[in-house]
Amino acid sequence: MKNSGDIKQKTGYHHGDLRAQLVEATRVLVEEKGPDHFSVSEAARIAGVSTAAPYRHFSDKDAMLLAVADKGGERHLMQMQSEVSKFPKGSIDRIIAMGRVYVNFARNEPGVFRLKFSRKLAADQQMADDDVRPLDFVEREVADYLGRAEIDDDIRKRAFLLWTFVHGLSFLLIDEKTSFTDLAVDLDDVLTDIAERVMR
Amino acid sequence: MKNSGDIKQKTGYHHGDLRAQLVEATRVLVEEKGPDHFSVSEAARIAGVSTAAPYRHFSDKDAMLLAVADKGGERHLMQMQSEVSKFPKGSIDRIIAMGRVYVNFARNEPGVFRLKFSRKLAADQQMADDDVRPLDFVEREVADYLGRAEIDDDIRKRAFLLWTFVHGLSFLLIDEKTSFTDLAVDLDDVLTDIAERVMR
DNA sequence: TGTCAAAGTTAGAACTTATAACATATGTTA
DNA sequence: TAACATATGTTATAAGTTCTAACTTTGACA
Repeated sequence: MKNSGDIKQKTGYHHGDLRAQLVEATRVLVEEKGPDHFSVSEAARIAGVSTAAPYRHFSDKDAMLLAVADKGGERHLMQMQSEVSKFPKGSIDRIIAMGRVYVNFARNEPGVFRLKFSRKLAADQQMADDDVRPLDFVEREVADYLGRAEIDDDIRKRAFLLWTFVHGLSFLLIDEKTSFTDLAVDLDDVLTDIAERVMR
Repeated sequence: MKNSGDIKQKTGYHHGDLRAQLVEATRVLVEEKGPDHFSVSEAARIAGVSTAAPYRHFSDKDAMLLAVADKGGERHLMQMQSEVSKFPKGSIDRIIAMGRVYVNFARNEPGVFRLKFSRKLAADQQMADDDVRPLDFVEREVADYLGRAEIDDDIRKRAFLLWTFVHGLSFLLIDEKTSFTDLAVDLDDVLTDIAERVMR
């Protein structure tokens, strides 16, 4: 895995780190203008290369968006794992923390979040083997909370309900169809409420 | 539901019903190719007019998509009202029916559903006065079920939870992130489950 | 050192959105 | 009924887009 922290400038004819910089430019544009109004040309301009250069690294426009979505997915999952690990295993706080990170990722990176779910990305196959799916992660936590080792249909159903809820909440918030000021609550209140309803 | 085959062809110089047909052509294209890959030119071709003609009726491409989203919203709400009215007032079946219609609308018209929520459409202002917002509708049903006249914070919270859930479920289904075959249940099972958890 | 493949370049085809200028039909009014 | 104003079509075109083709530069390595 490459380090994307230091962005190398284009020095001569060859860029050196174009792929990574295009992904980053795409990510920024997707956040600024939304996954629709993004253009390959503009990403190329930002990276300081010709409009044809991206096609050396990506088969087409959608492949660039897919790369951004994939990277966002990794970030999303890592944030969840990192935050959840702060709470004792088997506690309800871990369930709530998962939801908090999920929703806040959507609020912080609405463009990327929307992208991750805006089309049937054929990424599912790619990550089947080595990666942990978000839902697997939630199922593991639910099983731990309920003190069960095996992931059975009941565990799966509860995890699914939790996921569905935070997913819907994320979309309603970023689309500004609702806000917490409408209700007399904050995010943690709602997450606690739903966790209790689903887990009891 | 109509398809592009039913679209009336232009007879003389003036079309007669171009705006409506462009909206319909746009709807069909949005379903066929997704809200992204839709083009104004193609809608114009389907309606049998020049590529400039749509701009006599819509300020720009987004305005066409907005019209489709608005019309979809009306359809969505009407379907809910129609289905809900089949069940006795105050029964849990009405709550479940709402969710069923909501989710099935998304499954039947994923493009339009996605469109309705894919951007911050400035449509909210337009329908503030005369229209019934979906959430208002859910709140009314929840209040009826609980046998209360006034819509207080508790009602609002329960309606919000229900909406959030079916909204998330709709997106996960159309994005194929989940399916009922994954779980050992069907739509009504899940809706009943969640309605009970939220209403008790 | 010479060759090859990777990763840039420019040029251009085939689109697209959107506007401008022009044409024709329709409806209101003298 | 004639004439005008307006709505709603048209064609032409500018500017921007995706993506491919053909060419060029560069670095890696035998």
